[in-house]
Amino acid sequence: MAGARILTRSFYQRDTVKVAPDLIGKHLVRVTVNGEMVGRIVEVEAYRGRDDPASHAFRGLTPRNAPMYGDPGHAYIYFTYGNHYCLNITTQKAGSPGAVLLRAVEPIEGIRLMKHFRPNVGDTELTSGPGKLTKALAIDKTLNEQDMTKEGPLFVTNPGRSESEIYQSTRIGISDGQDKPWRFYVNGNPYISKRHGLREARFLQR
DNA sequence: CTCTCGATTACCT
DNA sequence: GGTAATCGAGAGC
Repeated sequence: MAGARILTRSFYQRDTVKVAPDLIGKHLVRVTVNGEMVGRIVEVEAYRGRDDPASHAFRGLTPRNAPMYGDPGHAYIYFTYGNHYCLNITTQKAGSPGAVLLRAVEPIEGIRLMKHFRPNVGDTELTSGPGKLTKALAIDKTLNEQDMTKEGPLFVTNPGRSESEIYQSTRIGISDGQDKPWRFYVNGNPYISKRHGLREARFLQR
């Protein structure tokens, strides 16, 4: 049964920088009335709180970033650049802000449906960026604060296979916080976003 | 209330 | 490699 493999609250209730690489290789599942879509997570970034100048939570609690302060394992979805939604999964215990931005997935199931929501693009362009994947998977702010630790419209499962070639680098599209190498990705995967961070290196699991 | 600019993308040269 | 599109959050007055 699919429910048994869904990532639990305790998986997310840890240091964001530990959770982020552990999400690589997991399956993001999106259930809609039109069908189910599954993407393998191949690129993520960790964002924390007061110690992270790139984070929305750097300057404290606001209406937008409130999910980052809530219980772990929930969706934090924000709108940016007047066009795009970005999907994060909240981490760390309530009151301790953190979230992992999902930057790219590899389409696994429901590719026809993804192309319906994001027409006229090649396969590798379908979900190779934070705004691209939310459009392909029909994710917008109506799913903000959705609990992702149980079966429903949006959750994450463990497919059982471990991920080998995880690399890390600085994060993409930020101005502050470039000292922190908190972007994690599957090296060489054709579905990661094409732009590159600095300090690319193999991630050593501890 | 006004203003700036963004955890981006697509399309241009 | 450069930049327009597009709009809401949040900072500042």
